[in-house]
Amino acid sequence: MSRPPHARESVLDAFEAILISDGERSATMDATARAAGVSKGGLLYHFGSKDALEAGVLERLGALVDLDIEKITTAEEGAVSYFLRSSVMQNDPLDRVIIATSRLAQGGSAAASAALREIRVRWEDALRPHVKDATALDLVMLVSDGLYFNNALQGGSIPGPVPSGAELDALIVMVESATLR
Amino acid sequence: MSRPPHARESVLDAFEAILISDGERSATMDATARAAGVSKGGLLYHFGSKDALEAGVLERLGALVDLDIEKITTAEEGAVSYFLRSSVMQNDPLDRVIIATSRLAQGGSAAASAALREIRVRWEDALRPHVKDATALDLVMLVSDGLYFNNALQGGSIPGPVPSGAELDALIVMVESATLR
DNA sequence: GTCTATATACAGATAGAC
DNA sequence: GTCTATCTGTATATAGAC
Repeated sequence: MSRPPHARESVLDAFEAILISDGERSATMDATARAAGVSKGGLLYHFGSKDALEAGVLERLGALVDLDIEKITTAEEGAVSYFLRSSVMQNDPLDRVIIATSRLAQGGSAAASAALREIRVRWEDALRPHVKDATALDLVMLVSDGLYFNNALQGGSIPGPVPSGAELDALIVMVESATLR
Repeated sequence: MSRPPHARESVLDAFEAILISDGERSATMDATARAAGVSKGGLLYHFGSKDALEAGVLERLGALVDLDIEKITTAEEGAVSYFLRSSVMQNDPLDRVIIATSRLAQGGSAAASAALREIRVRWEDALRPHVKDATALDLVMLVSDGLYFNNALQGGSIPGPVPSGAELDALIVMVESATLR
């Protein structure tokens, strides 16, 4: 992979962006091609089918989760704090691909649903050593799911109910005091 | 409304059921008509457009949330406990219509997204007097969102990561001890 | 009220030129 | 590698018979 195909990546970027801002119904091959600045035929040279395009998103997801798991286990502020804080960040490449994947899952893609369940298991495995028991792990995971869910719901620019700043800090303190070993 | 039109309700039931089990992409007017045992033309007599069908779901949602808010504020086990426990129940008419609505929202329906945000605000208003501060309210809402999110993700029969039974009881105790005033 | 038949639009995908 | 043109399937919606 000395010179990754630029067009392929920009097609994936465009697909992801439409999924995030306009939803799964709008993320057609036609719209993706237009947003990426290629024709439908051009897109289909890089991704032979819609399934292949979705697989490209899932592949990107896997790679970014690998990096994230590493960051969780080594975070100075603590695994739980880092995990929750990163559950709300916007425009982070990982957040973007997760939201895009959850759109695909809601649209009916079984592969996307399976991928989301799989990364949830990987996160649980990474966090388990840092919390006091199984209930604490449930709590941390559900708060994170809630944060992502709200991010995923609010289309484009609607200000959602996701806490940020000092509100987020206070939430993290509360969760930590209930869950840390 | 002395005698509500039966066909209308069974069409809504069918639409809801397909949304829940097969996702938004599969919930076409054709599939809905077939599942409800009427023809496409028959369906379109009751609901003149797909938008009208979605509006029917949203109307049902509003009515069921009215009842739920009443139950939350009067629950013997406490508002927070009742709220979290009811966030995981399956086949409850309210749960069903919420999951159906979240499917519509993810499919791109702005009205469905707005309806979900609105009921979230109503729940917050109902719970606020029962928790110690704004952070506690965030925590309860996010755990509930997480429970619903996981319910919504898992298609039909896939056993998901949603806690139940004793695991759910322990989770509720943990959240209550962190949030009750 | 419910049906069949059909119009219209657009999705995903193929063929082949350049 | 990227394009245009086209095929096929399917979704929403309309028209009008019964």
